[in-house]
Amino acid sequence: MLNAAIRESTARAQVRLSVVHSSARPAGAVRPANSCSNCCLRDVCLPRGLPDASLRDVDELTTAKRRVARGTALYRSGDRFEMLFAVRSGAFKSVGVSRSGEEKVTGFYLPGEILGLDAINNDRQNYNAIALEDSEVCAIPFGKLQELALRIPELQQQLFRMLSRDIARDQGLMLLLGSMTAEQRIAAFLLSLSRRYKRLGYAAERFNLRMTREDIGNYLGLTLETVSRLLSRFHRDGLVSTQQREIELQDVEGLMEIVGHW
Amino acid sequence: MLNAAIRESTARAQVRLSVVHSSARPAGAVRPANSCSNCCLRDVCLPRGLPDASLRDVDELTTAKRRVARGTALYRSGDRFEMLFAVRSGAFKSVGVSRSGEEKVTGFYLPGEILGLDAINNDRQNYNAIALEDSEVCAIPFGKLQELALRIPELQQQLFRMLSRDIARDQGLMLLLGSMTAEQRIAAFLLSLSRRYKRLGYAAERFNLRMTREDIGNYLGLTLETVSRLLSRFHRDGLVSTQQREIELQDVEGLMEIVGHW
DNA sequence: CGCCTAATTGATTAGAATCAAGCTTTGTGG
DNA sequence: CCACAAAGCTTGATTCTAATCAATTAGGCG
Repeated sequence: MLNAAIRESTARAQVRLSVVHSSARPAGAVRPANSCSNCCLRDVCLPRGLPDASLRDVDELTTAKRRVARGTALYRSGDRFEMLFAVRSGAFKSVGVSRSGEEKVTGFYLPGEILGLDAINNDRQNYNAIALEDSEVCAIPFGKLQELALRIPELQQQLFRMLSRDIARDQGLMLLLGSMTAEQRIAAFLLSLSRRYKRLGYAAERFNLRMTREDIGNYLGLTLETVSRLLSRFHRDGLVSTQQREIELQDVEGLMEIVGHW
Repeated sequence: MLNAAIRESTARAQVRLSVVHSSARPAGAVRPANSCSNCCLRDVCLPRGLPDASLRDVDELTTAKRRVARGTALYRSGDRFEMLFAVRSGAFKSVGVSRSGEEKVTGFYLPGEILGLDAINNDRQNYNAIALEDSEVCAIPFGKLQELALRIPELQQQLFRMLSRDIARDQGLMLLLGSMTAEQRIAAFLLSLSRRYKRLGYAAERFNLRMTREDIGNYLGLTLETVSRLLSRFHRDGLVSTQQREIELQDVEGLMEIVGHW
């Protein structure tokens, strides 16, 4: 019966994929409108915490939208850095590519999250940003944003917060990569995704992994075989239920116990 | 003869340690004065790139200095976040402590580098900042800094840059932890320290590792035994020369080759 | 001078990578 | 709309890197 439910949900997602604007959101959520002011992501995205008056100013910065088809790049490493991008719908991965062609996934980005913050420092993009599904982003010219931040203290503060949060998140991942077993990494990864979906108003215990096992493994410093094996084991042990990329967390407590007390 | 030179340098460092103000700097470098304006770190630290007029304003923010004895904490996880700290002399490590008591080193901080940026987001410190040697920091009240940044565009920009650089640096480490062998990690670590010392005007090829093998291992996701073994191997292979914590990089090219083409 | 911490080195083990084969799902073109 | 190809996933057997366990040695500090 779980499988049936999952299959149904997968089917729904597929249908919606064909119409970019109505991205795979749970029933009840409204699709993002054309400006921050009435975007349903306004409380988790850039304009978070801004007074209404300032919101208008931000609206004007973020009028440029861009659609990115699944598998294609929003930007590439080496591109001139001029814009930040807020994910409006869909999902992205950020990938470093070495000269020898090896790839390393450095992060995943869900709606309301900002791409490009790491590039502010050196005015070139450091990574490729690849859409994991048909997606849409708001392009935010950084120069103008910076000017605006001088006039709107709350905006400046929000920018500092977002940058700081990225640092904290990366440090969390370092912790994970540097001192956890494969089992702990997978559990921590699932819990982290769960929290982020919850923040967006999605179900925390059932969601779609928008990335392949290979992407997950690459991100976590594991091989795709190890990821697959451990997801199977978690399934056997009743911690989760997986059907391809649909996953249901059945024992959140158990997963937290595996991660341990970090 | 290398050993003799190294021993001499160790001895010098020790003597200087007893007098905090004249921290272990190479001959020729001037000790930091009491304000940013004439601090020898001004071009690598917070005031980097500020016009002279604005420098005065920053001077007033950064008058509070604090000495931290080796092994003691500048701040602890859970402390209220109110200040950023710029390292004036000495060195720090940032350590996460889990409820179960395990420790994880998340970063090392040299003179001119800023501690606490990750805490802006949640107004509590996330880590313990521990001095690796007798050190001195400038305390910078973040609230006031933020106000000042609204008036000085260059300062705002510099703050964005510093935050962004921290993100980029952490992502570099993630890459390292997630996809490099022990050998590559050590080589990358040594090269990274070398670059940072060079930036400060120290010798790039010979410096003092201010941290224990255990700290290095913890930071790199390795055991202290592995760190020790690999340093020994590098020594045997003529890549480096080590004498306790003094290290000389004898074949930078070779080390870069080990790291590969990231 | 002696104790305690840090570092080195060796032997053994364990966890995840690699190599390999087969299966499922998804997407495409006839 | 079906068939087939490609991509993604699962599972098993084997190998290898780094962890763990253990024993010394070297240095730094009181």
